[in-house]
Order: sequence, then C-alpha cells, then structure tokens
Amino acid sequence: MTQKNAIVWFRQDLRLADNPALNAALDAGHAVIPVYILDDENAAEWKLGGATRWWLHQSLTSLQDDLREHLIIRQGDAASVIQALIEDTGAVAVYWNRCYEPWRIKRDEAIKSGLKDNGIDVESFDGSMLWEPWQVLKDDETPYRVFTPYYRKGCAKSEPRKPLDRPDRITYGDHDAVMGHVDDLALMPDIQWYDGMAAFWDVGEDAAHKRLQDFLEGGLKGYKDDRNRPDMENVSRMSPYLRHGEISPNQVWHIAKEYAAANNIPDKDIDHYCSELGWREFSYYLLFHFPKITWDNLQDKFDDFPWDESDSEELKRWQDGQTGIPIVDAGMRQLYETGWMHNRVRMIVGSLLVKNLLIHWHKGEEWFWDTLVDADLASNSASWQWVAGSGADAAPYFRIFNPLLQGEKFDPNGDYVRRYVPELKDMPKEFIHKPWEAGPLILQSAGVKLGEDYPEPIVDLKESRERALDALQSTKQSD
DNA sequence: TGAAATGTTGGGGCG
DNA sequence: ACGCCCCAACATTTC
Repeated sequence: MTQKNAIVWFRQDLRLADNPALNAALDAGHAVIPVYILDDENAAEWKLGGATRWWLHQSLTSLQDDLREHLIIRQGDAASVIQALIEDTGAVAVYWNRCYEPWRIKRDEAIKSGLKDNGIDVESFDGSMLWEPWQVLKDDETPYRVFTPYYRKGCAKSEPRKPLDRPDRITYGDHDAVMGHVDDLALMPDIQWYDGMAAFWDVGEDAAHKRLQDFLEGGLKGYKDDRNRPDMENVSRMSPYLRHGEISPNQVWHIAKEYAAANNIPDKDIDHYCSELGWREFSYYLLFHFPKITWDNLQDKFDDFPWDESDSEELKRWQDGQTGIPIVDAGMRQLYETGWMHNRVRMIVGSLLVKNLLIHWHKGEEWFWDTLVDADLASNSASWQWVAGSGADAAPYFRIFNPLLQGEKFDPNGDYVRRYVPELKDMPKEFIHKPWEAGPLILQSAGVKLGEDYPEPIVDLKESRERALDALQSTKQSD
C-alpha cells in the first residue's frame, strides 16, 4: 500500500456521518488514524464537568465500537500528544473539525502553525455550525448583539450546509502506537450518582438519530406551544448529542425540515424548532465575537451589581432542590437525576437564583457546568447572562419570573412536580405549586408537613421581587 | 422567551 | 327605561 497515514482528530464531533474532517482525509486518499485526546491541561477553568465526563465515557465507547477499535485514546496537552503520535505513526497530515471555545481556538492555532512548520499538512473544517461565526455580520461589519436580526437577517440569507453521508468504507492506517483505552481517562464519577442518567439516556451516534426520530414523530407537531411544557414530550432533547457532536446541527436541521415537509407539520412548529437551533448558533457566535462572556458581564453596567454573597446555605438549597418552591425543586432534581433540565424550567430556576436570591450568575453557571450532560461553554455562558440580564439580547432587567405562576401555566396539572418531587405527589393540583397556601386539612390529607416533609419557601416571592427590582434599578442608575 | 399595577369597557343587578 | 354601581375581562403602562 502506498497510502499515507493521516490523523483524524475527534473532538466535539464524535460521529462518522457528516464529519467533514473524516471525509476529507478519506477523499485525499489517506489511511485514517482516528484519535481522541482529553486535554484538561489547556482547558484551565473549564475542565469538563462531572456529568459531561460521564456522557463522554459512553460516547467514546460507542465511537470506539463504530471505528472497530481503531480509535487511539490519550490525555494531556494536545500539541504534545499529536507530535508524539506523528512520530509513532508516520502520519503526514492532521485533520479536524473546528471548535470555538476561546481556549481551543488559541490552542488549535498554535498546533496548526507548529505542525505546518514541520511540513505536516493540517486542515480544519466546519463540522459543528450551521453558519460559522465570522460569516454573519451586520452591514457595518460588526457582530449582531440581538438574536432576531442575527437569525432572520444574518443567518437566513444562506441555507445551512447539507450533511455528508457516512463514509462507505474507512481505510485505517497501520501503526505501532499504543492504543490507550477510555478507562484510562477516568471519566466515570467516583461517586455513584449517575444511575438516573444511565436510565434516562442512550448515548452515541445511533442513539442521537433514534432520539431525533422519536422527537420528530412524537413531539414536532405542536412544538411551538408545547415546547414550554415540562410535563409533555415536545422538546427534542438533542442538546447533549449536539454538545458532543454525535449528530451535527446540519443533520438535525435538514432531517427535521424533510420530515416536516413530508408529514404536514405546520410551518410555525418546524420554523420554531429551527430557530432553537439558531439560539445554539447565536451562543457560539457570541462566544466567538465576545470571548469574555464565559466570566465577565457582556454589559459592563452589571459589574457593580450588588450580588448577595452572604448566605451559601441558600445556594446549597437551590442545588439540592430544597427551595420549597415546587417547580424549582422539580427542575433542580431533574437536573441532578438525569443530567438535563427542560428549557422552560432552566429559565425559572435561573431567575430564582439570580433575581429572587440575588446570587451571582457564576454560581448557577458553575453548577450547570458540572451537572448537565449538555454542558456547553457557549450555551451555558450565554444563557446564564441572558437570565441575569447582563448578556446580549437579554431579558430586560425587570423581567422576573414568578415561579408560582410559571408552574401553574406550564405544568398545569402538576405532573412534572409530582414526578420529581414525590413528597408532593398527593397534593391536589390547586395547591401543588403553592403548598404554603394550602390549609392544614389539605396538607394533612396529602401527607405533607411543611418544614418537615417539604421545606417552607426559601424566600417570599413578592418581597424578593421588589428587592431585585431595587437592586437592578440602582445598577441601572449608576451606569 | 413577564408580572403587577393601572386603566378601560361592558354586562347585569338593582333601585 | 334609566342611571348607577360592581366587577370581571381585557388592554395598557409601568416596573
């Protein structure tokens, strides 16, 4: 064989179909050496969180299977690992699909120029975006800061790239390098808290497509309205698959559009679903153009916001789902149990933390980073800033959710609360979102003693709402 | 991708 | 029949 070896570096694209880097390596006539590198060294403060690591373990196991045990698995500084692998395998080229986290961009640029200086052919591809961030700018060539014009005017001009088929056949390169094993990465948590996640999710490329199909058949019709209902099955739950690249947004976009066209799905439903993919794009877009959003307020005027740093017990109660506000506790417990939370509920729990409790959005960002299987630097940062009001196109400062009304509106029968807060399962729906207003007879017949079986509310909603408005008003005036 | 306060309207009870 | 009041129901504004 005269084929030369090429490293295909898998990163956040753990799939074989619609993988431009893999396809390009094959099209160039190379024999493929697939590699995964866990690079926590360069990730600095954004080392993978616990739930993400659990997912990654399953996902790499699945990918290893799909690659017929040819995937080399390593950890450490990616530049050093790749350099060593080039020496061990005689690879003449390295291919990857681009990532957009600031630390990865910096690292990858250095790797690319270093390898090129040594005569290695390095090529990177667009495998994770519908529209790459630098392609979309306002007429004055500056980036959008508001979603709707970004999406309607900026993105909609061009249809997203059509996905590539899975290669018919992959030729693997011969080499003597040590293969490594996913267990070497020690991704599985030390403590046994992932049984709920394992029960809730099937991981891997095939599972991603199955989940998408289930959503299209069971949840796309009515999506625009019922996507807000945590008690229903009308959201796609594609986020962890997209996060790890087990499916690309291009695949989701085009598969969903084709399904909608063939099955009389109302325009409003499919369009709204695609716009949610657009929100993911917008998050990456913001991270690319404003890399500070991972930690600094996008709007400077929030820098002197009077966060309450006094009571860490409140944060703990929020994390544990023991706030005494049922819709919030249901969400936080769903998160801990499944590694995922319904989007509507994410907004509700975020609003409570940041506005009613006046706890810095960083605390929420960090908890979500560690507990979400879809923890994604772009989406997590952009969304927490959105909730806090400090971000782009953010909720106006006065938009404070009332979790009681939100619960009654979006979980009208209380089924979602009953599922995740079982101590309230016998509460009548009239009071399930406000057990503190139920009379003693109702509480007794539901078997609930407030303060014992289920907590009293962590804050008075009306009082804390006014306190937040005052705080936000003071910030606004000091601007 | 809010909520609460305030304003407006219109139907029905009633003198 | 009419005016007055009450108060949902809805609309607007304000935070």
